[in-house]
Amino acid sequence: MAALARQLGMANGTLYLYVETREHLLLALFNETLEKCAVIFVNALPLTQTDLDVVSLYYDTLITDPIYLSLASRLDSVIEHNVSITALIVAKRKMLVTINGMSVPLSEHLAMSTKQAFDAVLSLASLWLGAAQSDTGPAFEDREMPEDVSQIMKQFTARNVFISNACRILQGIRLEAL
Amino acid sequence: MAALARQLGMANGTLYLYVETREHLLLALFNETLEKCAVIFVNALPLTQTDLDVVSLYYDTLITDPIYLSLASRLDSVIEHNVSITALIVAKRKMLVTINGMSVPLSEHLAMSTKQAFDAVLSLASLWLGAAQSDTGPAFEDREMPEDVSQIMKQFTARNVFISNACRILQGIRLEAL
Amino acid sequence: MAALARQLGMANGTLYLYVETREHLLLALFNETLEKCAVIFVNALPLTQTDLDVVSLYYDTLITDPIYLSLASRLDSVIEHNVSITALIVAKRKMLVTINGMSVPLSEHLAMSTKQAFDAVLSLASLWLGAAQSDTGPAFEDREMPEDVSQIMKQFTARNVFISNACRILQGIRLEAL
Amino acid sequence: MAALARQLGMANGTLYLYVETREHLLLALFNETLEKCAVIFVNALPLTQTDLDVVSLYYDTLITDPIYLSLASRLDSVIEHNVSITALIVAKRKMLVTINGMSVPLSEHLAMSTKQAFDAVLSLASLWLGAAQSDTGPAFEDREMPEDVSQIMKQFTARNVFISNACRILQGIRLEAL
DNA sequence: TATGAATGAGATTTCATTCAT
DNA sequence: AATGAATGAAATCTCATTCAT
Repeated sequence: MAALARQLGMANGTLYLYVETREHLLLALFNETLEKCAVIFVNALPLTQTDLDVVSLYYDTLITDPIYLSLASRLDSVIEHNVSITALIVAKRKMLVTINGMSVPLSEHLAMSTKQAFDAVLSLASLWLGAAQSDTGPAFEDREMPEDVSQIMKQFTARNVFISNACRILQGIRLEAL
Repeated sequence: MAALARQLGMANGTLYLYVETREHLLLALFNETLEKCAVIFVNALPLTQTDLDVVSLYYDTLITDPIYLSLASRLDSVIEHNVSITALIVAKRKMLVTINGMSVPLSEHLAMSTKQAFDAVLSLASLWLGAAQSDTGPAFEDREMPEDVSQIMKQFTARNVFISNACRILQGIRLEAL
Repeated sequence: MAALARQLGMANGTLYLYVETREHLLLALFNETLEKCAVIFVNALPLTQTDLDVVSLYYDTLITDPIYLSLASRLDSVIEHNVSITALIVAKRKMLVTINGMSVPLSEHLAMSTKQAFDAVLSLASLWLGAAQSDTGPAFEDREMPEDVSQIMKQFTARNVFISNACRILQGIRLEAL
Repeated sequence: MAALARQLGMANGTLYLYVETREHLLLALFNETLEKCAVIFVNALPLTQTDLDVVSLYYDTLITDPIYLSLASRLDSVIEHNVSITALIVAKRKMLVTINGMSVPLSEHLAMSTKQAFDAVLSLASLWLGAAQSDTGPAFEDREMPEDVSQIMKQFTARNVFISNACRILQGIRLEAL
């Protein structure tokens, strides 16, 4: 909370003017952040050409956001605590709206059905979260890491894992339509 | 800690005979749990036929473990706290051993190179973590959920998202070899 | 900590707004207490006539404080734990300021040089700490103690040991100047 | 306890074969250590000439012992906890025996009455404890300390404070007899 | 509205003591 | 007798939340 308040440029107690609990804040903030990232992604979409471009844009848009990862990875704690079913439903609806907002332009850009694009967006979201969280951070970039480990780590950075598998997923979605 | 101690059937303070801090415990316990799951997966592998069987086994093995998800999703906090580079290297090495232990039998079973199987194991690990964390839990199984949301939620459960995309990834890995 | 918080009339966690660890608190609180005692001593100094009066005042001022002894006797544990050299230097500087604040009026009152008075203050501080800690407490005041022991104990109470030796030390400092 | 057991070269639990509680152990061990130090002091006494020699021997004998300081400084905690009056009386008696064992040879060596020597031994004990505890440790020997503080610290090391004041005390005891 | 110091319940960690071997 | 792993009560510390300003 204290850290979040600092990030958001407001005082500790100010947060509680708008939300009841930590979990409500997480949920609301996640939706807002997701929405913001979606806009950035959709706006930059016309600049991409290949699948590689699109998934790179996807990765970079989310990883660039200062709080998306920490919000997304803490989101499951929301379900276990204090948040009413009603609030969850409202949140889910908003997420669906955002995801649909990404699916439509994506379906046009990739020559897919909206349904396929929706599948793609959701799939990439899961993959992204897992990959980003499995990242071992910059600690391993320097020489402190022994050769055997660093070799492999370099090849399987979060970004590489996401991008190669995201391409496979897009390709898979297309093949299934045949 | 208290919860973990209870799970492990030991007293609160006993944990600290083996580890220095909460984060060291997380790291150690994650490795142990991963190892245990890997053994279960590898042992059951001969019973599977199709890609679908393999990835279903993968999903169910991990989701069945009572602590794997909570450990894996908290693992990135380890890096930000108290854990020396040395301890992280030791942990990474153990993970590599475990992942290799899965890759070899998997490569034989799926008629892939070891390198491809290694790629597959790492890729599925990321996808699994993201999918499992995005799961919205049993709260949505019942009728409290409005039709529009529940429809989609049912189709995109964590299990479904993982399995369909894991199959796409395996297929993608195979196609890249051509 | 809990006891200290109660003494200071604040909640447990409030302490940690001002200090990083238990040891930092000890250091900070010791300095504050020393400063407070020094003020009381210096203010009462004009009321004293003889060396005996001065050292009695010294003893009573410190022994009357509810926490000075427990802080001072735990102060060496600070050095062995968690406290940065920087924090120690800051603390030492503050102590020097306080001790100087006692030395100047004392030098005037006892017709000594400031240097001699500084020596006296430091010397009495050590003697006081040792004497106060060697005190065997009120347990021995009553008749439960056998005659042979209680006889001697009565003569060598902490107060008596401090006062007689403090007088010897002041006298010694004066003689050395001749 | 664990640390003490290691120092004493026995296992953690072995301690409790001989003592009931931590406090009983502290008391017993302190007496034993004091006795041992007294023997060393008395044996080396004939080698000394001046007061300075004697008090230096006193300081060094106690400071050399690996546990005397930590025992003596924790001794006051004994009184507040768990230790019966009876046990305290037994301990006090033993201490008196030891102190007497030092007083007699000291009285001969310094040409004092036994009573004066007894006073001296007790006085030096208090001074020693206070001085040794006020020591700021070797952390300040190196250049990390700013000049203004280190200057004074060097002059008022525990050893210097003890020795100069111990000499003043011995001299004071002699002068009082005139 | 907004603040941020203060709170205290709960998490983490320590350590004197026990007990199965 | 001796051991040292295990215990759990008590200490230290954190952090979501409140409330006086």
